Amino acid sequence: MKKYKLRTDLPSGEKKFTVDYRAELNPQQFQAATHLTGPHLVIAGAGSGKTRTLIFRVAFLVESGIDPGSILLLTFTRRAAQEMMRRAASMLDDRCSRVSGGTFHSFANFILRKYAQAVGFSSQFTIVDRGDAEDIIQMIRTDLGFGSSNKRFPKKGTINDVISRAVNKCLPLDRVLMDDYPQFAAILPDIEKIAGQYRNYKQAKGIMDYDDLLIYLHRLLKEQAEIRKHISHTYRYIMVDEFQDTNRLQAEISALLASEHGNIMAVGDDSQSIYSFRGADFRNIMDFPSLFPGTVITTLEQNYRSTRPILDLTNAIIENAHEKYSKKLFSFIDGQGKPVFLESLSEEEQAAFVAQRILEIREEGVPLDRIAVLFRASWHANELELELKNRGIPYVKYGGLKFTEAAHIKDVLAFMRVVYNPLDEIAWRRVLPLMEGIGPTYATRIAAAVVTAGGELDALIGPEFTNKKFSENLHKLYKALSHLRQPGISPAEQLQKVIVFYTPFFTIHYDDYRRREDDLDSLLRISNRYQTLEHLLTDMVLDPLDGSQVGVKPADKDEEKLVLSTIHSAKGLEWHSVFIIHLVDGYFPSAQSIAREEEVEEERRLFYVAATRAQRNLYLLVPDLETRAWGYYQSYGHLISQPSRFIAEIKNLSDLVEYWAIEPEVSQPF
DNA sequence: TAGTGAGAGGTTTTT
DNA sequence: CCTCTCACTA
Repeated sequence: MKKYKLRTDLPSGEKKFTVDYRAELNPQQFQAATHLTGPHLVIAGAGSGKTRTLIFRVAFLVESGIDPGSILLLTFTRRAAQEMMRRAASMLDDRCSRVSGGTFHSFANFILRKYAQAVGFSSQFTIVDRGDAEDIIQMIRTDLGFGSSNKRFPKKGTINDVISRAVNKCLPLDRVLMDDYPQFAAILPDIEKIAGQYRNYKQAKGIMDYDDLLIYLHRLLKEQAEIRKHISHTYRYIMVDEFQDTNRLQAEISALLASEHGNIMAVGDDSQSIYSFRGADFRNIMDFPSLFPGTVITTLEQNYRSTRPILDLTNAIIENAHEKYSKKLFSFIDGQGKPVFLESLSEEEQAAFVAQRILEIREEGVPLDRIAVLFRASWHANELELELKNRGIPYVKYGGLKFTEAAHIKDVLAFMRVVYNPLDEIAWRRVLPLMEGIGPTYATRIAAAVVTAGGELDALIGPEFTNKKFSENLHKLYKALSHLRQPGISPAEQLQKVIVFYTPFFTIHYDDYRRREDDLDSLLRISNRYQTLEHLLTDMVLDPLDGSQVGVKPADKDEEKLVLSTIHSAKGLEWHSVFIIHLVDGYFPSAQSIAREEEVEEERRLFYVAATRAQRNLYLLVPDLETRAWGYYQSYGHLISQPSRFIAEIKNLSDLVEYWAIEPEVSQPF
């Protein structure tokens, strides 16, 4: 039978558009932005105006008369989605802010809150972060008696990682174990047992971890045809940003969402795939056309971000990638200086140089928040942070440990969690041992009593727990929590009361509580945004707070700050001047990636991502790090630090960079 | 059974 | 460097 598609969505020729798309966009961008139906793949090089194109497409769809509510924008962070919607709204009008957008995880949360029953969950499920997931696994592991006799049993983090990888790559556990953890292949049955119990535990307690959000959304769409059709008809125009960093499961979800109409646009760059540790596979982007027959492909190759000298270098970096990439970026922006290359600094010198140079750039009129220092791993910036503090240079740091993962924040949120869901055993086991006299054993016992009582707090003051050292505290806890559960108290008020209750325990528990105090205030300020406890708790997991939102006192909100960021967190952003520090083999690429070719390849792409963030100035710094690092270049007990292989492998480096050196014993070296 | 202190082992990146 | 484990004491 011949299938004939009615193209009712196309704009009629007469329609007046308020935005002049042809003038604002280059021909490729125009094609991408105004192509309405069918599968479309946009390969967008770094700085090629990818975000701009997406924003114009949102505007174009809306101007074409398409209901904004039927547009779904899946992005890598929620911030990115909000930013795009905001910009689209400012270009056109408020209709654009009715577009649905967010991460795969937040979208899954949104859908599952409605349809959880269809996959065997209550809509009241709790979402747990990685730390909580590991705690559950640990509990199960101890229950099963694994590990106490066998020294070579993987840690909770590793077990979680194996299970998660299997999920995200849609592979069986044994495959993941063989491929990534051959040393644990022998205990496959044990891990399978833990994985099974973990799954059951979560189901029984109404808990979902990050992966479950995707798993159950996928299952819902796959097994419930009616619901799938309904959802697919609701979201008739789907856009997926950063498609190179989606994993197999997310790709399948995308396909299911588009199953009724095939209107899906994927945007991405195969040379910027940096999330394989999370199961992402850049081949996803290559496979897109076969997943969606009839795909139109557009390639954006003109770079509007960086000067030519910077682009010459970044092209040279990616040139060494083993996989062939389909494009070569060009730029018409002239720039005076080549990227600066500075070798053989001590770590202190590196920090001093960065700080001093940043101040000079600011003198030239570049605001601090247009300057960034990028690094492979969060702790690489430690020395620099010290230097910045000494010099009084304000900065925000992105990446690394999240604010919400700090112990004292988790404590406070655990109180909130038991208020929301008294069956949340994991939260109880965090709250209870804060009290003197309660250790793991009693915490488990008391938590179990509450769960058995169906969540009745009366269990806390049961006869079992009277006349104990901790009875009085437990009674106070009971009173405080009962009070908090009364209806009509806002999350911020609840949090305020929790903090009052928590403070005496907090000051005993943490020697450094003074350093942590401010965080509680920050959390309190943030909680004001929320109407419901469910919302607050969900957001803390799905959108953990990071540098930008923490410790911002109203007074210094306007103060511009230097940006320190892991490269992963710098994705999609750009700065006038960029410093990449710690370009030393073993640090970047990181030592644990060196043994595997595909991981080294990913690290190179990571370096590429870092370097392509720069608009005008790029500084590459290679400090001399004698200590630390683990063994790769170890000889006679000393480590010889080598510049990153990604620098060393560039053949005509001397043509591409300007060499600088620190002049010793001169008061004004620059 | 809670709380402490020594020692060892693994060390990234994020929703 | 920081977290986890284990063993010891109260």
